[in-house]
Amino acid sequence: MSIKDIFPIEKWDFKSQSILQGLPAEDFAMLTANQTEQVYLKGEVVFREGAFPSGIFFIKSGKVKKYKVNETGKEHIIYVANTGELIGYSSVLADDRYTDSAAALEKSIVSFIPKEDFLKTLQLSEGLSRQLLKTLSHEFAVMANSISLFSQKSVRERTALQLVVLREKYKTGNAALVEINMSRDDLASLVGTARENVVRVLSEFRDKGYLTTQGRKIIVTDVKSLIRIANYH
Amino acid sequence: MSIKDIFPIEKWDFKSQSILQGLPAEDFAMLTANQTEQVYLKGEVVFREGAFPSGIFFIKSGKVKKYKVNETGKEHIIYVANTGELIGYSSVLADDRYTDSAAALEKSIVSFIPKEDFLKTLQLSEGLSRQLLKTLSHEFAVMANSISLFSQKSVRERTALQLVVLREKYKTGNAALVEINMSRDDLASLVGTARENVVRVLSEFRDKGYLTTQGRKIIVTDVKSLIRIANYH
DNA sequence: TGCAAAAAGTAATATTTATCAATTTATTAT
DNA sequence: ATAATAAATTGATAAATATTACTTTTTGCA
Repeated sequence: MSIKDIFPIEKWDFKSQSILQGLPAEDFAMLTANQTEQVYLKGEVVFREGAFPSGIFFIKSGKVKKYKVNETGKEHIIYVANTGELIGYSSVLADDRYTDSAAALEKSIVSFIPKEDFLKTLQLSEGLSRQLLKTLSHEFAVMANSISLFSQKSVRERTALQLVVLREKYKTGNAALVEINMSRDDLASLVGTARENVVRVLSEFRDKGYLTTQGRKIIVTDVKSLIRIANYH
Repeated sequence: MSIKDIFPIEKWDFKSQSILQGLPAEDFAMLTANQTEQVYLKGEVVFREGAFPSGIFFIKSGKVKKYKVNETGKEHIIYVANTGELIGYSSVLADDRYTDSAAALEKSIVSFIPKEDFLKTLQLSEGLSRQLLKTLSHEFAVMANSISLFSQKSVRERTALQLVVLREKYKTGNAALVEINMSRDDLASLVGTARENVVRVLSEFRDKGYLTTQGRKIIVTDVKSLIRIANYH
């Protein structure tokens, strides 16, 4: 049984993988002609809010958090981008500065595609343009869901939901044992609350047998209960 | 002095007006060839979350709220679309059901453009495609700002901010006297809190001289103080 | 115009969430 | 392996927000 049968994971996932997947080989070659690859260690910043974009980024491996920092320096994670996803492109398309920052959540390999190549390919490739419209529209829907989440759900419900979503993102070969390896600070910043509150909710879930922890790692053992708490009927 | 000098209004406004404004006359004609006009009275639903889109909507006059309804029937307003804006198009582009509902906030004239005409024009018009990508990217940034707003600001700060934004949307000829004519329930649903809380904050702002009320109408008299409270430096 | 219904406003209280202050446990570098 | 450092956890309390119950005002309509 797939998660899709019991939880609408697509409401919380950007699916930007499909942007490049559907691209004709010729267009893909043009797009990636001048790409440069770089390794980002955990915590290293890929781009920063307010900077002028000089290109877009493709995550070859690893995970990257997209976040905003408020006046007091507190950060808030908007989205966790996974291997295969494209980031930074909407700022290039809007012809605006980056509207959020991006940093590696774990050691990640990211390739940089210059703005000029991206825009040139966009002009020549009918498919890229159509695919971008589709993906952006979907991302828009995901953001709307996130807003509802914040305005209508409690910290406990939001934590349950994010654990279900993160479990999908941290899946590797062995789907039965997914280790969510994320600091409590990052998790709190994703849920949108203080670290202490997330820790308390995790303790409750552990006591009830919905998950186990190994150091910082979280292993969800009862997804269905978490889905029920997140209130997705 | 314009509001833009003291407040980043573009962070909270979709600017979807520009989609049709920049369109060549020929493309515009193709797009609107089969449009049909309809009057929606206050509260009437334009489209409903979960329905399959059969087209897109252009607001000729009036204001339309975009909202989601949760399991308990409570509604949450995601965005207030104004005269000149296009709505419902991202669901058509994503090839998905409507991900939110839309209803008139006041008597509004809305024209319906069939999906087929929209998609046909999109295929033939280089400009429409580019403009949609730009606008969608901007809308995405607005949504990201909204998420931050919810996760990092108090009800008081959010109310102040929404009043500043609404004041711009309710501007007509006389910019000095802008009447925000919105029910407390809708305002609460936009701020993301209970009606009682919004009423309390409004009372405080009235006592401090930042606004006056005439029945349900709100007249902001001191925008700068509201901007300061909303914490935009 | 005046009456009924709906909406707005107020107050008291309950609940949730944030903050502060520790202690315990894990991780990293030597 | 061990010490030093960072992160996670727990508990107590403060602050913010939600809920309940009610009164007053406004609005729409007979």
